[in-house]
Amino acid sequence: MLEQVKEKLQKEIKRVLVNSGVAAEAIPEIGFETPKHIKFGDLSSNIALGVARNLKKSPREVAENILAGLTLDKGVFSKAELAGPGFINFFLADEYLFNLIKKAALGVDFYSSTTGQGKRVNLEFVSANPVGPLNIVNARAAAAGNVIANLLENAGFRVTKEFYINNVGVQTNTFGKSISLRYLEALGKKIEFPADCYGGEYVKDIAKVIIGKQGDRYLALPEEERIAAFKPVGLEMMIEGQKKSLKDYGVEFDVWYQESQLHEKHELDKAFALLKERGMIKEEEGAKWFTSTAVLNKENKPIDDKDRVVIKSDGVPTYLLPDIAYHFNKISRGFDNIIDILGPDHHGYIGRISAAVSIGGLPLENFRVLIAQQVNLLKDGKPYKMSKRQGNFISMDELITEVGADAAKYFFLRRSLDSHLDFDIDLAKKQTDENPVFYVQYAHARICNVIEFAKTSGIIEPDLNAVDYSLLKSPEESELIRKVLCFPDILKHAALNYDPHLVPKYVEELAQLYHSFYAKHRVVSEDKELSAARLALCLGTRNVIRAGLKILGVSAPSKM
RNA sequence: GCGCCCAUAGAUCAACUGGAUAGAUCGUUUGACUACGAAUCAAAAGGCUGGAGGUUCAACUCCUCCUGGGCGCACCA
Repeated sequence: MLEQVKEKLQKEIKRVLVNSGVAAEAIPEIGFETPKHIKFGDLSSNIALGVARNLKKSPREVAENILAGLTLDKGVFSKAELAGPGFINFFLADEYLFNLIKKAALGVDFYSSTTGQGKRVNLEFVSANPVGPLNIVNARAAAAGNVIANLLENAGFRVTKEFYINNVGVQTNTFGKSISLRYLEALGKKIEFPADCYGGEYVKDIAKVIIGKQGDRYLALPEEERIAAFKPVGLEMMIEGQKKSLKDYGVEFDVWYQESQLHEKHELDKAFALLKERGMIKEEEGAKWFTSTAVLNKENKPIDDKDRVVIKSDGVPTYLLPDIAYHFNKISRGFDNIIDILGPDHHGYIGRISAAVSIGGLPLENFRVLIAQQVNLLKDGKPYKMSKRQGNFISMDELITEVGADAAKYFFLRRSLDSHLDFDIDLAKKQTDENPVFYVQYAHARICNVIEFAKTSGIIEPDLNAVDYSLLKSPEESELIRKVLCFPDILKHAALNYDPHLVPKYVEELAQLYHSFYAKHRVVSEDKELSAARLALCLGTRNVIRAGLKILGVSAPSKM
């Protein structure tokens, strides 16, 4: 929407500058921002400040020259004026605003874009090891990944949401061993439970399930065989459990990719062969190393700080090789962009995997790793230490039953993904005004109620095409209209920067403006014309709040 | 020791990637329900943006150093 307006204006300003003798190359990119204050207009440009230096004129003088030469489309802008140190502020014409709010009221999709041009994006997130239930950080990553996917879809990308299952490796053996020990214990044997095994209660539960189905028939087997028998059973149960947790949470994946698939298709060998073919393998001290430091970024600096062993001197691959193979696999599936959301303990991992992806043929700028930072749980405002041993570990399932999926997601999404998050369990549980998710949902429910009231009282049946929008001229109405119309820009910006937290912030601001408008102006009144106009504004606001919450994966109830 | 993230109101966080008077929410104080939902609204108080320099018309934002937190730096996964 506003996008086209900006583009036209950019060209127009550029034309004026060139006419006044500025070399086209000397003109920086002409950007606009929406000012904080309405008195500064709807769009503001600092272009005069940018070129003033080269022209050896004062910024205000340059701005005046631009304004003098500018012809504005009267259907879009009402005026443009010089302000402050040299800003040029543009004010949108009422006609233009009213036309947009009409679209919003009618429920027309005015907020999606085609920026992504149908490019395919692979977004991998959560990817928890299948040796335990999902935890709080997984819940955060799940919420964020889901929204990033929605945002990218809205921006015209095609997104594949993918979950990688590490069902091979040392930790899966440890898991099998842990089950085996709990199995013996449950059958009355004395055991020593090592610290490096998985001590959670859920392991005991798995052992009990096995006993329930199969009894004590594994008692007689040697430990190796018992572990081999229990491992796949346990993994399967965990994977199913994780899938269920995510489903309850409202997050669905398109692809569940198992590490074992890579092994079956010999993709580790192929990946190694490719690295070798590209001259990225060296042999030292009996081990085979991926020379990741040889891969340089745009500034010609290595993107990894040391080379990495991919095959140990005993001939066994390290964990890195399957991960490289997996990324090669993603590339081979033809994605234009690959995004990984990793946990906070994996940021040291970005360099090596970026290097590998680059060797695999994907340009570095098309690969992005996002870090879902750690979550500190608080209870009554005090740190709530999580310890598996003490049994006060909080899983994602417990979180959902405790605070509800909507509130949990909303809390995670309010903060930018890469900053540490304090999650106050008691606050999230409160169904009061202290909880921002209800603030937004309440606004939505309130609008629904107003619309319902208007309908049942039979006062108005607005024909949205015939409504006289010019009746909406109070400051509250004007601000609300403008906020509704920001929606496309917010979504696009959030999508391109992988920044979900802008959306909660936006819907909160929108809800606030609505509440403010509602408190001051009566929607349904004797004045039919005015009622119709205000009702249209309500519809537009409701549609946007609803769309915003949908992108966030949070419900928009019409009654609370 | 090296690298990454962070430090903004009493608390939790924003600030459109360098713009105009640094904004919300909670908490505190004071007002507002005899018509559409008070889970709401209106208003007040609260800041040397951790510290010191630098870059320029302009710095919370970029550069250097310092302080104080979190997390990484394996032939572990």
